[in-house]
Amino acid sequence: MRPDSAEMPEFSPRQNAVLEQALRLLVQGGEKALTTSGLARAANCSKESLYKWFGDRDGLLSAMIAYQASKVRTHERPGERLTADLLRDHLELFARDLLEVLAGDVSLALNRLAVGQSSRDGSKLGKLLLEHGRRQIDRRAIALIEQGKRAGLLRFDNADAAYHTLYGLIVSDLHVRMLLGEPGLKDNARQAQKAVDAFLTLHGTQKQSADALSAFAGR
Amino acid sequence: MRPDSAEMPEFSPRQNAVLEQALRLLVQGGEKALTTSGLARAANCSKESLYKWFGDRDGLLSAMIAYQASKVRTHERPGERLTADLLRDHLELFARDLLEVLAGDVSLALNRLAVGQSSRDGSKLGKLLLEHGRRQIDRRAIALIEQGKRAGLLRFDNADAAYHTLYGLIVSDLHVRMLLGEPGLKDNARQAQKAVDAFLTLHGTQKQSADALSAFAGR
DNA sequence: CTCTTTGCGTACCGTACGGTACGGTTCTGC
DNA sequence: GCAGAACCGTACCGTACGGTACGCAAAGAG
Repeated sequence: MRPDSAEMPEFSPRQNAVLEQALRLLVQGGEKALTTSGLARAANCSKESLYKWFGDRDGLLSAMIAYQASKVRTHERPGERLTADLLRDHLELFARDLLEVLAGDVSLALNRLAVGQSSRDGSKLGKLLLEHGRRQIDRRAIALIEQGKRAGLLRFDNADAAYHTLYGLIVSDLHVRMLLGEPGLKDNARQAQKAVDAFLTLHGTQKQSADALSAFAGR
Repeated sequence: MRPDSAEMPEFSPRQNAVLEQALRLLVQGGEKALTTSGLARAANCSKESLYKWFGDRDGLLSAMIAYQASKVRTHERPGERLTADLLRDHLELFARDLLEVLAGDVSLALNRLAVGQSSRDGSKLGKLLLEHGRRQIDRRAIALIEQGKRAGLLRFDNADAAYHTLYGLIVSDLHVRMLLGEPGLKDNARQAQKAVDAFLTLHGTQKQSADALSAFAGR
């Protein structure tokens, strides 16, 4: 999936470099550190150019989100034949990736920015962030569990609901806690493993489920 | 649990009224609407009094969180004899309460505020919010599931981990989505019910578990 | 070589904020 | 009824932001 034909602004290399600096400033000092003057100074450009390229400050923020999203393209998995172990591996990989993404500096900074703006801009940035940043990873997971269902390894009616269950098991309240400033987990892999265990207990079809239930709750 | 003896600032009725106005301003217009001048005007007090009472703007924000937390006291459940049905009812009640609290205007506004500040103040507000706002509700749930374990209705090793599982099943990514400006759920009760079903499937001891597993995943 | 575009650097403007100072008014203790 | 504190309303200050204007250098087009 490359050029989504329409709806892609796409920026020049120079503009990308400026957006990179903007992200750096945002990560380092939060929203208040991302001033037009400061960005012009950091990126060695003029404020006038900023306004010419991005319109106004909101346009700059939107461009930052679009730019960051354009960097993270999810690699579509080839449709290999799924086994129970393979499904578990892929689910755990997804869980680790998800935790890693959510804990990333830039992700946290952009989410904080969008949350802070959501009161005043009608959640425009929030929508953008969910569209560009999350739909990709959502699709990857939903495709995976639907593949698991077709292979007879998972059971559920509503793939969306099942995915939300998986998401909740993986993330719990960690994302909000990190947005509030708490440090992340010590061991993402361990959390991923336990979450996938629980998910397979709920939605897996293997008779191993029963054993896993004991193992999961019991230890 | 009444007066925590120490560490409670406690404000005068007049100051509480001012804080109420501050919360109103914050809910209506976000952080940028919460200016000292605006608050003084809305609350019919002088800026000088604001600074006398709360020190500076950060002190005001902290006071708002403390005040809001002081309004929400969790009602400790009496330690009645638990049955499976009773446990499920209490868990569902907790889940509905949690969803309702998280979706509340004031809660969302304060969380947005703390998230926005977390970049620049070393997450002071975030810590405050988690301490005052969440520990109460956390304790209530953990007490409940530990009671369930003592009654032989639940099984787990780490009550904290089990609680986080429950939390994730109830909330998933809903809290962050709402912080970003998305509307809440259409039916909190339905979500609460499904989450508790899943939680009991994972951690319940009833042989019903097996049936529930089918019912849960299959429907 | 010249014209035009692009963009950098800087200076500038209006505004609005956090915080302080002051005169006048109400409330409280005696 | 009086002194002192608490407090309100307003005016004020310094600062820093978003956004605009201008002068000038570099680069591509003809």
